[in-house]
Amino acid sequence: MTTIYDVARRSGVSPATVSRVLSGRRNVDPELSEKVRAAVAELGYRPNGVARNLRKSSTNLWAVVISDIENPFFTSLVRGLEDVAQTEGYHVVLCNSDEDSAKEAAYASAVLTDQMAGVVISPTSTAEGVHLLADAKIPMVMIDRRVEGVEADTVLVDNEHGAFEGVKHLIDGGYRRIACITGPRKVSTAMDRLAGYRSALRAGGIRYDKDLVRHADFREAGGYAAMESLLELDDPPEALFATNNLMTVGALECLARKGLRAPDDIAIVGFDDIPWADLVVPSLTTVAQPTYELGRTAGLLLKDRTASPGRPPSTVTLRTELHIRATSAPKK
Amino acid sequence: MTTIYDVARRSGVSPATVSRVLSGRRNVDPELSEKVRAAVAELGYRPNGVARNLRKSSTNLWAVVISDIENPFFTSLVRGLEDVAQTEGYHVVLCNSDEDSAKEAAYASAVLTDQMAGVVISPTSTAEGVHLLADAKIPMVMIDRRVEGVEADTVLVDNEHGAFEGVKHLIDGGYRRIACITGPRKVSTAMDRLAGYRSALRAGGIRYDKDLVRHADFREAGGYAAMESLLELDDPPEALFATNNLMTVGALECLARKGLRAPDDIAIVGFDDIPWADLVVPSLTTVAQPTYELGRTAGLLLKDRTASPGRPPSTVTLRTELHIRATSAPKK
DNA sequence: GCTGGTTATGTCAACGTTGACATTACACTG
DNA sequence: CAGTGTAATGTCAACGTTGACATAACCAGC
Repeated sequence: MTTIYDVARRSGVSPATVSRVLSGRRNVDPELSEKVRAAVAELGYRPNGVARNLRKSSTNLWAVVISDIENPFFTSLVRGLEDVAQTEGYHVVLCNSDEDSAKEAAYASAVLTDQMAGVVISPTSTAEGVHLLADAKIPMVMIDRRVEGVEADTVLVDNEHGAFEGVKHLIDGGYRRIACITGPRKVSTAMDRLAGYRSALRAGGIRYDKDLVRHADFREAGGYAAMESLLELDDPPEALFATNNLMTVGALECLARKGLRAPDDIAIVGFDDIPWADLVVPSLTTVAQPTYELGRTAGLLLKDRTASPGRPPSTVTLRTELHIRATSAPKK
Repeated sequence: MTTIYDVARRSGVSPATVSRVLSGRRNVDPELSEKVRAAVAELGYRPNGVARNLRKSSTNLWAVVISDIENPFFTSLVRGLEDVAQTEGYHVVLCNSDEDSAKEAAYASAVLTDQMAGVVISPTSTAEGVHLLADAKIPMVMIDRRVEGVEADTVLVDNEHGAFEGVKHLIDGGYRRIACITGPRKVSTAMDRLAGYRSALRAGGIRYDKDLVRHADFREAGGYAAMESLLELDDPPEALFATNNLMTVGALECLARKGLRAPDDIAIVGFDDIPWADLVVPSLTTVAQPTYELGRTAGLLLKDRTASPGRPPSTVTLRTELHIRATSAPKK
């Protein structure tokens, strides 16, 4: 492997000068600079990033710790992050935690060991990894979920308001027995969206009925099971608000299996858009999250945090957008 | 930062012994080993991965260079790769090339500079980055597309056979004027799938009509435009075979816009499955690729290549699977 | 009790880079 | 012309780890 010493020898200067030329510092005689460049080209020299990282004790890696890249919510978010990373000269290391605290912690540990420059993380319910990283004072941006007691930059969406709008839309359509399938009690987004559901009911003068609420796991199978159990009620709901994309899909599958159709048998609003929501017939009404923007914002915060480590943590809350499509058509 | 020297001092041994304990080598007195472990715990010592990388001149990073993580084909593939990486102790660096040779080359360059341990790459049409990496003899696995003149491990699907099956299925359903929207002429997958289309026609005794073939760009907008132009023919096709997921979606959108329905107005078979193909009404018939398996296989090959660098390059070809759903129902 | 072999531990250099500091050269000022 | 300041370049150590090698300690065999 050719090193900076080889280049130095070849061009008759010291390694420090080569370093100066390559890192584009001033204070180098143009003539020498030219010689160095020539030597670099002749030898096909390529700086060793690892050595540089050691010397500077920092890398150009950002970790993004999410539950599953196959969930379109995260796919788009990661893309937003990667675009910022690319322009800022970072690389993105993909970490699927599968909502498993142990995996999250393992990745957090790797972030420290490999001296990554920053982390964007969607915390699992116990947030083990988050605490590890917070203690280590690694630049970190939390996305999607809040974690009590951790001071760090955070990017959220206005879950409560989004849920409120979605449920209000159903109420405006004449529905009153509205069920809600939400996520685990420990997860802030699940509770925030449930709160939005409740305040929409209240605003619409509808009594909250806990029998119409299910806490599932934010996964497809959970949505399916919750829907099934709602349909078994003596007086089944006439509308459904599901608080994430996978559970919505699960609920839809359950309905399809039972031969029920939206919105005639049950109206549906899902939280979180789905890439093909428009192509489904009937097309699916959703409370869309600005997922790409979420990732992009996280990237910008991370960059900013690195530039000014002292600045107090900030929380950015982005707006959701109600996409009204066919599954929430007004009651006939 | 605490280093291996601090641990050595604290436990009264040499740094080398600490290193031996931590890397789990034998030949260390259990008593000393215990002391070292205690010191590690007390000091909260964590090895510096960057220093280790420099010393060993290799990292634990795999790059995956794909055109776009938002394409579900790649999403699932990346997930398959990441799962292997996780069990083998590697991390995956995500690189979106957007089919842009310059970006591909930039990422390839970063792979070399940062001394990554291997690359999984879906080559762009000029394959600039691939050549760079091949010359550098970095462990590399090409996926999805072949590149002429580059000797490297490759994972493909049986494109021609998959296309053959999909088109044969349409012919068996009684369709004869079957259009094909495929990708750029330079891309092997586009040509292989077109070849499968042609041989299915031949086998069915149908004359090949080049007016029914469109070369688009493998993107949604391209599929839309191609569909539009096919519908403008004096004698429009009665069935469509589209050679990737995004162009299929584009074609579906075009049909929806014009108020046309599958399969009554035009039957459809798409190459490449879509996560919600089942939920679309009418559900979409596809030639499904084993995308997760593709990524997983690439990971296994990469691991194997690292273990035995000398072994001759191998090509693994995986089978597609025809998922017959509603859009290809037999002609009435 | 000496020799040779085996095992456990320590010493030290090297991985390739960069920044602090030292040195040199040169120009400008009074 | 001596003295001072500035700019360009070189020297050298350090980032933290690990493996090659050296050394020390111990045991077995004759």
